[in-house]
Amino acid sequence: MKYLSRPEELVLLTIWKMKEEPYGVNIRKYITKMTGKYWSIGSIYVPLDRLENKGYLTSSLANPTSERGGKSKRYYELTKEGLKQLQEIKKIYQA
Amino acid sequence: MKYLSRPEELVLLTIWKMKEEPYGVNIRKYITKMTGKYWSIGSIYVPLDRLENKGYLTSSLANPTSERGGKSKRYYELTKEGLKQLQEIKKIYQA
DNA sequence: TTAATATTTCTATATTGTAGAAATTAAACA
DNA sequence: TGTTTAATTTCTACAATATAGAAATATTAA
Repeated sequence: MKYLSRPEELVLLTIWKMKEEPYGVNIRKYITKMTGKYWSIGSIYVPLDRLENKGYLTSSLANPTSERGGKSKRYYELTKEGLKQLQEIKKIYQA
Repeated sequence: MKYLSRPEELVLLTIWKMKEEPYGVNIRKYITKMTGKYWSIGSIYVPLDRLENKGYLTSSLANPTSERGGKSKRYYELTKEGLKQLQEIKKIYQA
């Protein structure tokens, strides 16, 4: 075996689809809308970390914005491998 | 949250798709072909049990065949709820 | 300098994944 | 008719992942 887990995959799919800036809080918003289910904070960041460790995502810190307060956002993007994984599972559904 | 897990879903998808008799050994054969990955025995029967407990599958024992030996086959089939779950995730991919 | 806020990081417990040995049961064979 | 062989499922244990939310961090506003 060795597929993406369900949450890993949904997070990857989300980043792939979303038009908004792809950082944690936005990803959570988008995935909630997309799936219609509640996602805790941890249920976003844990798969993000794992996906990055596996090489399916990369990330980089953004500069502070002029909004009040807060730690810098971390932007994520799919790697070539991440995209490949996503397509592999999509194929199974279509056949 | 609460989606099917990845293996649960692939097992469900397999039963839904396959033309052959839907019992453990055949399910394992088919899912192996479909996914191109190794599936141990336990990685078939554990999700089968869990899916049945959740009401997404039902099962029934078949009569012995004239082949040599063996415990009776257990045939599985999707319930209405099982099909619904499967369609819910398929929808996310298509949109 | 402190308070308020946006965001991420950390971490712990519950649940699920994954593997394969053991048990079961029936036919074939001696 | 007792024993062997084979097909299949059941069991169970350890590893990995899911899931929740508190704590930490870093920045602006007061």
